[in-house]
Amino acid sequence: MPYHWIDKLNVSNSRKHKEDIIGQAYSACKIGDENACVFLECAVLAYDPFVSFNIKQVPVTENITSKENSWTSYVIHLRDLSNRLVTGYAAISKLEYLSQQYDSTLWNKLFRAVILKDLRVGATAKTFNKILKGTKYEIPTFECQLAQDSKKHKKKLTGPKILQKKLDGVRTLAIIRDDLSNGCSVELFSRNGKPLNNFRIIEEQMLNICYSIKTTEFCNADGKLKYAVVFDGEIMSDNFQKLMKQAQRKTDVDTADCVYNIFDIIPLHDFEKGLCQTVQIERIKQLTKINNALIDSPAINIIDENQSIEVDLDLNEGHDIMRRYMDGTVEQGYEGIMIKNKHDTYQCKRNASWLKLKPVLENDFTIIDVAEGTGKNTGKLGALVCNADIDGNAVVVNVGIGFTDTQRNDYWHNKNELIGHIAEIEYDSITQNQNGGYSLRFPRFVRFRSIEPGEKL
DNA sequence: GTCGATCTGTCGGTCGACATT
DNA sequence: AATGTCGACCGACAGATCGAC
Repeated sequence: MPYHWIDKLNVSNSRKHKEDIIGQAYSACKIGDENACVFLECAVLAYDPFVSFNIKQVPVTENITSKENSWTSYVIHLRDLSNRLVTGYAAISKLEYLSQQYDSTLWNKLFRAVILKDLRVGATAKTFNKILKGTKYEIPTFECQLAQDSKKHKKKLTGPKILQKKLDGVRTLAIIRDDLSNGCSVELFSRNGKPLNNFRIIEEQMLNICYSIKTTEFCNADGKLKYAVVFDGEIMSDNFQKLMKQAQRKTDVDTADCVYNIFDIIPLHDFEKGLCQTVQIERIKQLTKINNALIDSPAINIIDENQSIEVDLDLNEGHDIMRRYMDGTVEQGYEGIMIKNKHDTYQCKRNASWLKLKPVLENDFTIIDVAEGTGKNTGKLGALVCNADIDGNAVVVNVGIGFTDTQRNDYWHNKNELIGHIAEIEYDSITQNQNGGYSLRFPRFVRFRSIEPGEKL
């Protein structure tokens, strides 16, 4: 049965082991083992980020055996879910019926897990693709360069750096292609590769890039692009929540005030490969050239050399400049700063080439309730529910991050004694939702004020 | 043996789309 | 009209594995 491969993966936590099993499944599938092929197709369905099934209430069954276990029927129903041909109660009752048509072990371990988009085998798209890249079972991915937190990589704060403002918006990759009929075409994507379709003005003005780019090495003498180009940046509005109201909506879209702040440029073939050898400062210089030739395009802001600061963090002076830049930038209302390695390549992954630096806020909160966790935190603490008065605002927040496994266990087993205790909570900012309620952005637990570290409750 | 890179899994707020009450 | 579920965006942090030193 295909679920046997799930069992095999769970024999060990070792990633080498999981890679080995995935390789075995692929070999078995290649020589005609249908179960192995079904398992691999399930892995693709479960971890393809462009497929969602729009339902999480998937029934668990018991003691069903000796069913026909039709793969074809299963796939048809999955397609109906992902296309939203079956939704709401119709979807729930459809799954109620469907779950009865399969042996319980197969349904619970594999088919149900696929719909939940989580096989629970300690492997996701990255591990599967490590083995299955280039095969028909390669899982689609979309990756761009991501930053690490400078506070966790203090040793990396050395050498020549480029400082820029950290922009609080939606990360946006724009792919510019030569288009024989129109001159150029542009497509916008989120950092997860989901199309962004609500930014018509930005798309139109991105076409102006096609004229200005003629002054660069990206074009031939005839002004045609040598190859497709990816621009990397951040779409911004007045604030993050205002932007998010518009980014995904389907009707009454108003993104007239949105600006696409471009901070990087990569040839598409390099982007797809995951590596552009042109170093950061050279890429920024390419942006400067394009910016200098760009006709009036108010929805585009190119963060070129003029909006970048070079510092040497091997010198005290460099750290002083960085501190002042950070303070001034936050003062202006920005989220923080980006610290980029001057001579690093662009790699489509999270690494220390880009570091972020943001202020951390902290406040004491009173525990008013506790919430149980899920998955590996079942029977343990999931989150503390707590409140505080901050600047006269009643802030209520769930805090579910920052606990060790031991703390989750201890705190849950003494949950009644937690109520009323004071906890130190770190966060990025205070938020206010549309109902007027105050909460926190990125809350994390630091410690209890009223309990000594290590003290048993 | 230690450290850093990598990967997985857990948790947060907020918004709109969609379905149900 | 109000409520609940789901997926999208923004993430932070803990723990495990593995290879380099």
